[in-house]
Amino acid sequence: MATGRTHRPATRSRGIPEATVARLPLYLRALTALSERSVPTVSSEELATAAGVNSAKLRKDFSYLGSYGTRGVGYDVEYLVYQISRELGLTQDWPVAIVGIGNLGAALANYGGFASRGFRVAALIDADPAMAGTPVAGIAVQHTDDLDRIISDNGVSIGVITTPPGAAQQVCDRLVAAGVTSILNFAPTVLSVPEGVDVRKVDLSIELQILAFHEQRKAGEDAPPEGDDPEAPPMRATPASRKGPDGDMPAVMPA
Amino acid sequence: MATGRTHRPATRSRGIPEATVARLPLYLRALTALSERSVPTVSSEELATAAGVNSAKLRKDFSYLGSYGTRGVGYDVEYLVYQISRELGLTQDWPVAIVGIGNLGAALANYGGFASRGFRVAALIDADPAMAGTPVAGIAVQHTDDLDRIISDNGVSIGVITTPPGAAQQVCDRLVAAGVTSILNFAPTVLSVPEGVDVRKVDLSIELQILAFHEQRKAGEDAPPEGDDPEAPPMRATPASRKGPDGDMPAVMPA
DNA sequence: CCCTGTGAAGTGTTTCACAGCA
DNA sequence: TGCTGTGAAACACTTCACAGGG
Repeated sequence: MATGRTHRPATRSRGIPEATVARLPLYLRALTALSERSVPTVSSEELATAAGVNSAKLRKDFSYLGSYGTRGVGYDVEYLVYQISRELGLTQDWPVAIVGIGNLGAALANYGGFASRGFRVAALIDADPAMAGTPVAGIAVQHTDDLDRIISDNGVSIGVITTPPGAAQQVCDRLVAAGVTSILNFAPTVLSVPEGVDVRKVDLSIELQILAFHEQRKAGEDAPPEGDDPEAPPMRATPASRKGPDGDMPAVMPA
Repeated sequence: MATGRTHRPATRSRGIPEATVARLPLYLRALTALSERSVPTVSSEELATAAGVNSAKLRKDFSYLGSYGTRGVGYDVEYLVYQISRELGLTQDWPVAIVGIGNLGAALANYGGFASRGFRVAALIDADPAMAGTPVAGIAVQHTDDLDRIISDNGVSIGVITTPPGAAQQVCDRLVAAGVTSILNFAPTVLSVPEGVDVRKVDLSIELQILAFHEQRKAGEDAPPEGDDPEAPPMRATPASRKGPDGDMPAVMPA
């Protein structure tokens, strides 16, 4: 899921729909796999299956990039890999800084797929002085005090925040002040950033909650959200007339 | 972002839009923070700001749950916390199993926010025999051979996959066979699952690529995706007439 | 004849703007 | 009067279905 809109009204001719952009990496991955197997061409149907989408959507997506296929044949794998890479800006190098080297930060630093295409872990930053100098994934951790310099020196424009939630906004502000304009936030916090800065968030607990929502419905088929637990239902203020659709609740608070 | 649609055509009266469901956890988090500060009521405007959305959207979202507010006043914090928790199925306990205890799996096992609301790490599973018995985050890692039994014994219906990509589909199949019906996939792979099973994916490299796309456009303002790098542009097969919208490419492949 | 590229229709989501209740 | 709840308009995204080129 994404946050931080800051994009043009998309009324621009060269505007690629956001939903399409979000799928390009998926196509690219599937294409890369085909490329490694030296498959020369692929049809929209095959590629769509490999990417987990339907072929009409894939063709429509590609149509925003241009007419890169050959009717009656399909798409040239290498050519498409190049075009999508270029469109995504992966033909250039993106130095990334990870701030907050705890369990998660370290895991990301070690994550191979990170460097997969164009991305390079340029710096690891942590607020704990004791960590300074410690190598994680072969890179020495640096102290937050030097954040500004580190960002500038390495030309970092993409920052990854893996700090505790309480520190996230502050770190974010410092990153932005230092010149970062794209942030990937793993902390469970809503970040506020100035116009022009993009923020995307990855939130484990949100994903789990969404799964729980659907899971719950599977269990109680046809008896949707039922407040079936005998737990104490809280309530306050002056709620006189409530009209929950049906799965209403016990009306008055005990405690 | 999510994959694995398997939901009703949403033509059901009690159907809450998927986009709304995805935001409920956000509202819940903001409400929980207010609750901890003992704030009794909140307006759609305030809550929307705290959750990082606009108030019209928030009110529309809440309208799908029922009429839980009070005109002229706002929403009762405790009451809303309860209603949203119930709607998301968080008033019950969800045992979760994490498969693949590498850097990321261990980080997730240690992640506090995991147990935040209703979720409990019930089991850690890994294919490495050497890891069996090792405690991670206070829980002994168990071997994949016992996956079936572990899932059944603990009544796990939500599984988290943090294995290398090559093992993901196989692990997924086994989880599903053992009774898991919701999967959170961190492996960069497209999982195929039977009808009725939900899959959501979290993919670091996809998020970075999306950021890179926008980042690139910021740099070259008004000169969108320009293939400005002198790099070797690959091409194959028999591409005679290409018509990329404009950011076309050098036409013939060197290597 | 096969498979791409794309208008047009269909569906879902967001935003607007205001009626209506506390 | 202030703020919720919601039709209706605007917008975004997906799917259909088929024209048209190789």
